[in-house]
Amino acid sequence: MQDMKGQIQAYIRSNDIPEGQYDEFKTWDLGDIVGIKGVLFLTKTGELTVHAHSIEMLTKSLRPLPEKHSGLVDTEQRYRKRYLDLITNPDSLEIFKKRSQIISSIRDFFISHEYLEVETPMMHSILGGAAAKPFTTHHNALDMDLYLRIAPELYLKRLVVGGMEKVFEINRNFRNEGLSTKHNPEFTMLEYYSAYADFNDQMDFIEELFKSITERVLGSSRVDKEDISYDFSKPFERISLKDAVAKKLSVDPISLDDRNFILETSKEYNLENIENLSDGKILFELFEELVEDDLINPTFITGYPKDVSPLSRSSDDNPSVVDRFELFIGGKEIANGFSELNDPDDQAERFKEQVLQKSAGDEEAMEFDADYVEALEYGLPPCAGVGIGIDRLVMLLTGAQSIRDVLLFPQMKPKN
RNA sequence: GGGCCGUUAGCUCAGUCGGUAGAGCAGUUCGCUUUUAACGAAUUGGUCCUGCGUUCGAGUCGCAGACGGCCCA
Repeated sequence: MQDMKGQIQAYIRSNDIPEGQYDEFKTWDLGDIVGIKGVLFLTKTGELTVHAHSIEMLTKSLRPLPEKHSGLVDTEQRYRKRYLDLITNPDSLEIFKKRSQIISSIRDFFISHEYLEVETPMMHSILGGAAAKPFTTHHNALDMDLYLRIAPELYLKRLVVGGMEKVFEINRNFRNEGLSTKHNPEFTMLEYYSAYADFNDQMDFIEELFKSITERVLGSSRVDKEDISYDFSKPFERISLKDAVAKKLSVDPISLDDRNFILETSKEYNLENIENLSDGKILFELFEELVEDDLINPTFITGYPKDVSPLSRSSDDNPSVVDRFELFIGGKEIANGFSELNDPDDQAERFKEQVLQKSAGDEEAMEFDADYVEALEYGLPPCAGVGIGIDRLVMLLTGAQSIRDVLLFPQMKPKN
């Protein structure tokens, strides 16, 4: 017999249970849900066993369960019929137990740091908060199109304007992109904002958060995988995007200020359609092409170009970059955070730029959110926020190779 | 979107050169009653993913499609 906590053996002897029950027992099949009352004893070999005094069928299983030795192996069936995967594959159940523990430890961490958990709209009339293609839906009574949200960011910052100085939300985002081992159209995001903090504070805070989660969920701040291990008790490396690219190319970072140099370098690495991009965007593309996959140990990349960061505060010592970071672990982007842009005029300009890009054909550009700009006019305190992809975090901490292995019901095309 | 691979019994998988479709487990029947992957014996079970084609004959060869996996964009 097995339940969520494990397995135990029952010893059923016809003379020890009420008349007639043994005949009924003979009809039991693998997968039936049954109740057994009795006393515990140890067999000769030390196996804990229930000596049954009475037995009862609770739910009859009409279909045969997958064979129990090899379990359900077929990947497609495991995703389509997750219930069978959970019954037969203990490793799979274990991942989802861990996922639950990770999320509850995150929740506890934020609540113990005086954050308020909030829920903001999933249906947006204006597209914003991230660079992504949306899903569109329609509200009949209002007769208006709505987007499934691509990010909660602009609503959470409205709450900070309203005096909720520390807020967090763990909820679904929807992005209309292709599927892969790292992408599912709906995925879970943690976003949090803290007034009177900047992006440096948030990097420190993330280090604390990761230490806390791993210690609680894994019992150690070390994560050991097949060929690599991470130590979350140590500070993460911090390096600017430009320095990281320069280091990879073995050149002086100053040479990356030369447009001709970065254009030529990009062509060497077969980047296409870059002639009309800004210097910042080209540098960003070079980073994605050259550096990202190499960032195995936890690394904060800072100094993002302004024009790939329309919601971030400009850096005081270099107006072409913003006070932003992304955290990479195992070659994957795990977190994205920045000091928030709280100047309404600057924000309005950046939205205008986004609208231009959208009309120039950029399907991932944001729309002008006048209501958000108005909120900023009332005053957003200096603040910094972070987004962390929960599914990728679970992958990292469980060693799962595909996002579908950490989603109970990954998106699948219907058969027929 | 492109490339490669896969789809055979409820599950896990074989299937040779194109010649009557197989095993283990599950199920069923009988026997057995203290375990650690399922005790022993017998037995049932097929839209070989779909369609078209080649052939005397297709699970096997060809073409198209569906779904899935991995990689790339």
